Amino acid sequence: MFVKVRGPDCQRIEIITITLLMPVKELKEKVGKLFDVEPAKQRLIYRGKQLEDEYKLFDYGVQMNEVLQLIVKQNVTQKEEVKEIQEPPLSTEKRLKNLPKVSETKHFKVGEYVDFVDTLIGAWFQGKIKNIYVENQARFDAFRNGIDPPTHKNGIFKDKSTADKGSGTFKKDSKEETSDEEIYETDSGRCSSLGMEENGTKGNEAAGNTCESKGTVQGELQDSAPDASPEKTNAASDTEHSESGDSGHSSHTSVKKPSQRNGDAMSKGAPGDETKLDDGCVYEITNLNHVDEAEMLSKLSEIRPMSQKLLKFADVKVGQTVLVNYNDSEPDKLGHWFDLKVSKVANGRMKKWLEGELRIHSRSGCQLNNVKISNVEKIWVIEKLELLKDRKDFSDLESIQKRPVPALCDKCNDNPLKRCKSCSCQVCGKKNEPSKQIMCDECDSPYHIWCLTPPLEEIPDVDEWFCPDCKNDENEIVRAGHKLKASKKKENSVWVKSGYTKWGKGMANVGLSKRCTIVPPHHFGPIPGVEVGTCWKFRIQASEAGVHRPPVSGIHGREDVGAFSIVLSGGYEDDEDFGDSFWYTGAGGRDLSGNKRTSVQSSDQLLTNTNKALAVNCAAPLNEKGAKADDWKKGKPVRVIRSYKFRKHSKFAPEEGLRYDGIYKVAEYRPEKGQSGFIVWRYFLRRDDPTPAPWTAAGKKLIASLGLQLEVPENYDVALAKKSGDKPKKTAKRKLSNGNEINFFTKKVKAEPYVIDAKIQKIIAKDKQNTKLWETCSSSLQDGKKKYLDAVMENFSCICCQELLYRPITTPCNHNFCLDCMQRAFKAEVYTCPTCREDLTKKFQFVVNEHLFGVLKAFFPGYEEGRK
DNA sequence: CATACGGTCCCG
DNA sequence: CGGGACCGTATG
Repeated sequence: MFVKVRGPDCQRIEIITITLLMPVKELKEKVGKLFDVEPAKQRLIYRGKQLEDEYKLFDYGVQMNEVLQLIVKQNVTQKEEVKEIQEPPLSTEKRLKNLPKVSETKHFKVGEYVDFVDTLIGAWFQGKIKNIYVENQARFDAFRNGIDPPTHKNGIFKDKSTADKGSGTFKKDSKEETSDEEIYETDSGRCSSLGMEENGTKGNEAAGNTCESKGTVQGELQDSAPDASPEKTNAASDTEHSESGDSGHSSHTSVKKPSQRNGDAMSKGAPGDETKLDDGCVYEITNLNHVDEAEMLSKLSEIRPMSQKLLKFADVKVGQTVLVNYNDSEPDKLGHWFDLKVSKVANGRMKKWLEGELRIHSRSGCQLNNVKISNVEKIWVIEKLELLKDRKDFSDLESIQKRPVPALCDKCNDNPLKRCKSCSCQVCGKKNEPSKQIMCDECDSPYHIWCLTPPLEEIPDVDEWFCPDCKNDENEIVRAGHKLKASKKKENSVWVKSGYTKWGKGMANVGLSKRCTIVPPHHFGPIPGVEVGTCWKFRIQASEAGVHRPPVSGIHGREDVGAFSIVLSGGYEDDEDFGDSFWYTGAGGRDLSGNKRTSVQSSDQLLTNTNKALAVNCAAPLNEKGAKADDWKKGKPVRVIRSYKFRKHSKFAPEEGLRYDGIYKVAEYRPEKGQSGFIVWRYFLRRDDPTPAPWTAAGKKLIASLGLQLEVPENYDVALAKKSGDKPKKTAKRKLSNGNEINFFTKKVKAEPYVIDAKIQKIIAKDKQNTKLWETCSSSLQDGKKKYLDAVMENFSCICCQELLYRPITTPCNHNFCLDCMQRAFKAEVYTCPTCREDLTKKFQFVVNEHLFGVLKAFFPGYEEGRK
């Protein structure tokens, strides 16, 4: 399997082949070579999580084809390289229960309304302080006794208290390095352990949130007083709120769309690149906007007095930091509230907007540069963090101006009265008692504890909890994995990825979203598992299937070995089709300047490159003047695809999309003067495939019985495509005797149930360890052979390499892995089952499950060729 | 680096 | 609407 890595410039994307058991370290080495960044300076971000060296990609649930963001660390200190792993943080409940409460701190008191950061979104929300817990008594005392927040010097925090009182008091909790006294360090791991937990209902942090545990982090403050000093009335100083530390480079990191709101472990606990103000307290805050959201927990740096002063657009000055509304995906719609450091005030007659650095206030600290804010109706002054006694009291709800925020759930629009299974209890849909709703650590869906079967008395005190659908029951594991894939693919689709927005949104320029690995790219003959008659909507899908790899080129081949596949797609006027045989035209002889892909013939074609490759297939010595095979069947096999575009020249071409028509062989080839007047190379191919051709009655029957239907890319929205101009599918109408027309495509094709060969059935029966899985597959038998084989592939893929099991090992816990993958795991001293984590012990003997292997070889003949 | 029978946008 | 311009991509 492979992933994409996006470079620090947010432009370049490289594909890297990985396995799930590959250590992050190894990936970094590969990335290092490609991007020329030494591993120590790399930060690899995956779904908001920073990948740490000591883990494997599996631990982060890295999925096929997903994008990792590479960030280059600016100043790598020794410490960062030799960071230690801290103990996993305690759960919120456990911590809070034993902490002393106070009614007020220097800056805030219980019951008052404040602005606070939801670090999942990185935006400011309005909320009310519900409780204040003293988490670090020493620090709390220090603050209360007037030892103020650390002052900054030359842009770097210096912690006075550390110097004054010695580090002993603080060392207990934070593994601070006292050697480097110029740098004030916070304990971000700890800070994060008390970080956001959605709905506050989760028992614990997921154990998998490995990036929690990073040692100390150096903080840096930008010069607080902006040069372009704001007016006096404007308190928008950043004095107390650090700007992004990783200046410049963190810009595009892990910016979550405000609309997305799934757990983001990076913001929960990635090593902060910014200094956190810390008064030793944890503020428990109720969200004013989303009443049903349970309490949020914030540190001092994540709350501030509520912005209540509006700023006129005309009064906004460059250099000032203000609170603005920003919607990442739909700029015209209501978004969340972020801090913007203004770099440009555009006050046109027609349009007004602000430009600047938008601060995404997640704990990883990052910002977006040159962000345009078009929603400038309301701009709020950012309130300075002043002492409680020195500022306005915000305890009166009636006097508070509320800022609108988008609904969290677009299904129910956050209507508290509406039942919604999208955002609330998966069983009853009711929104009551959010604190009694437990969230699944896999899919993040909430459940009332009493709606579960059997019901739970209390929120269980466990590290991880999985809902019935995701539960890691050993019999359910494959289904669970299945669900995981499906749910995560949504945001993984090529249609959503930002990298593909430059040129349209369609299939013109998209890359592969999966890759055929079942056979190597230079494979002659059929692709195991791809039936004759398989149809795809786009060329790229034929490429993904491995049938015809080049995205544009009509011939896939190599001069020295021959051609593997060709596409008849009507681009060359000299093609002639007789179905069972055809004359095919070579490539070239065209002027492609101006970055074109096709053109008219404007010169003679040469017997080079792909033209030569195709000639090599012919069972006759290569000849510059052309050749004819004595025994054409001895030629090398060519996979042939016909495109709907070829319809204009051939009645054998499909109505829609591209169709795999089976194996042909080059019987003869010669140069000839084409219709254009220029020489073209012509190849005569003859069909040599045991499967009946798709246009024959037998072929049609077969296609129907297999249940083959036009395949469209995953996440390809047919409705959307139509909307944006895709011509509606031509429907063949048939006149009835009564004069009415019926559309005979409306009849849904029902596949003939697939009957497994008796010999194979016998072996399956012998594969006792996998009886459950085979039963699961059996339910797809009725949907035809294709569906059944799809199910087999799904159920018998290795979770390590994500490919069909090769030399499968079946564990005592009834999970399957490739021998190679297993050996690799053991070499890395992982002796647990990669699926259920059951201890297999060091002594576990690898015995290839020959029953299973035999069946797979029978179902996918030749698939093992590419794996040896 | 060159090559290529895709696919979409834009303009008349 | 249809045809021309031309984009990113996989492959040799």
